[in-house]
Amino acid sequence: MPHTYQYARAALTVDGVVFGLDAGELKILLIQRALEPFKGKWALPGGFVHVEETLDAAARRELAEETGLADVFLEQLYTFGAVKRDPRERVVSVAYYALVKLSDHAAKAATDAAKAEWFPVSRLPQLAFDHADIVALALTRLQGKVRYQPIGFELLPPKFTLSDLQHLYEVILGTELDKRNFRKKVLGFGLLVPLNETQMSGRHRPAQLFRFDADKYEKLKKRGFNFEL
Amino acid sequence: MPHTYQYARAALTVDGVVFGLDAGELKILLIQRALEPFKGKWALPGGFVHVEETLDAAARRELAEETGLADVFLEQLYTFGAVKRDPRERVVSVAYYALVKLSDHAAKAATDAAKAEWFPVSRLPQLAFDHADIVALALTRLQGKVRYQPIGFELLPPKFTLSDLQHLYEVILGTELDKRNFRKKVLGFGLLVPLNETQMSGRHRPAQLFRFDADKYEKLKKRGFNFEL
DNA sequence: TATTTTTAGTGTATGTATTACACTATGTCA
DNA sequence: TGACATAGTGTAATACATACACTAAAAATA
Repeated sequence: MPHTYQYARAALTVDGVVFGLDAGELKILLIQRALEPFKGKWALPGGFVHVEETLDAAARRELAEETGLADVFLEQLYTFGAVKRDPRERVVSVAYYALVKLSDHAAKAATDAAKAEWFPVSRLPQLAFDHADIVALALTRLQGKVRYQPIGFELLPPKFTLSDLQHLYEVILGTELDKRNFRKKVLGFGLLVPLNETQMSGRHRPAQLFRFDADKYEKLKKRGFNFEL
Repeated sequence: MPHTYQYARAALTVDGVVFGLDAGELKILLIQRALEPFKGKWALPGGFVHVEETLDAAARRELAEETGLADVFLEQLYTFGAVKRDPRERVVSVAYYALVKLSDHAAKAATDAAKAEWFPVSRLPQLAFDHADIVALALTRLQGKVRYQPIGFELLPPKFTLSDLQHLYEVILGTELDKRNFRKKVLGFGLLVPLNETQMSGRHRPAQLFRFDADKYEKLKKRGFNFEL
């Protein structure tokens, strides 16, 4: 090669699209930026990857630092490498998405330093950098994945009713589902364990509570079982 | 924060898992390393990302440089960020997978400088770095994606028979498919255009040639059509 | 030129899964 | 005790998936 190439020793960041179900709406958690660039704008929680840290670890650490969340479902989404996505210098971002049970989080959010807020995915503010693209991709991924993997349960509390579950799917997929057909199908998988409890929620008939049997799912999966819608 | 963190200004590479169909087998293209580390070992084609270049562009450039391939189907796969995946220093690799029509490539491969060779996915040599993990993930992704997106055609020449197509799916999925049911289903989509040509291939009945109607697929997709197996 | 070889090409019946659809049950509150 | 709100339940019609075996067309050879 006749001349020296300028290889990217790029600044590497992780960003997280954190989904939560709140008041029957699908929301994501955003942080208001304290510094330039995009000072005052809302952005995904995230930050620089440390030298002796895997990408997954960095994503978990940033989530914990900025939002107080730990032990959440977290999966790599896509890596964004447009040249000018950060106006300062070349920054490549490995995007993750996370699913959290809002019941867990409610308390912690308050104690955190950074200004974090939940926004409905349908009404997001303007976002910093290319974060709107990242959110859009995360939403598409979530909609795709929820159809063939039982990840929806990560958004619900450990005990939930079938109505809760159905509403979750309706919100994520943006469609209405038939109650009887939905119940028939999900109960047919044999992965929901009815508890000896009902949800008392005033002024109407109480509903049976269930939990998701994750162990059983893992076993079935090894034998080629496929969770489909 | 009490002390300075060491942020990763990581060396960034792209690596490509290039799939091709050759002699009825699914193969991937490997390069024999000329330099340490892993000198002499087989590895995925790839290299450093330049500063003023997107990740996709880097992946395409490396593919062109090392294998002579251009205009192939290319999609980001996953980003690998284990701390010691390169023994020299921290190197994060954005992995891609590519699907190529071997007919296109056959000629070009010979003219290339680097020693490149096709290996059946079922009989790969030992690979450098964590490239075996990358290949494994790429294969899983391909198997998943081929079921609900018509990407298999990227591995076939522009004109192909239904038997070609069926064998392709059988090889990728590792299952046998019923000929009549397979034909019924793929013809049912209305995306295969019969040509006024047959494939003459000695000693037996010639087969109808088809092409895949990519334009029609794009239109149908916008109207919510779903290609399924 | 008849026979063999090899792959191409075709239809139906059965079972399984999906859809559409409406009423009764059980609790709280006024 | 009646009104309200959500929970919970079954069936019939249709579409889809599966299993399955023979005939058709060309080339090669006897």
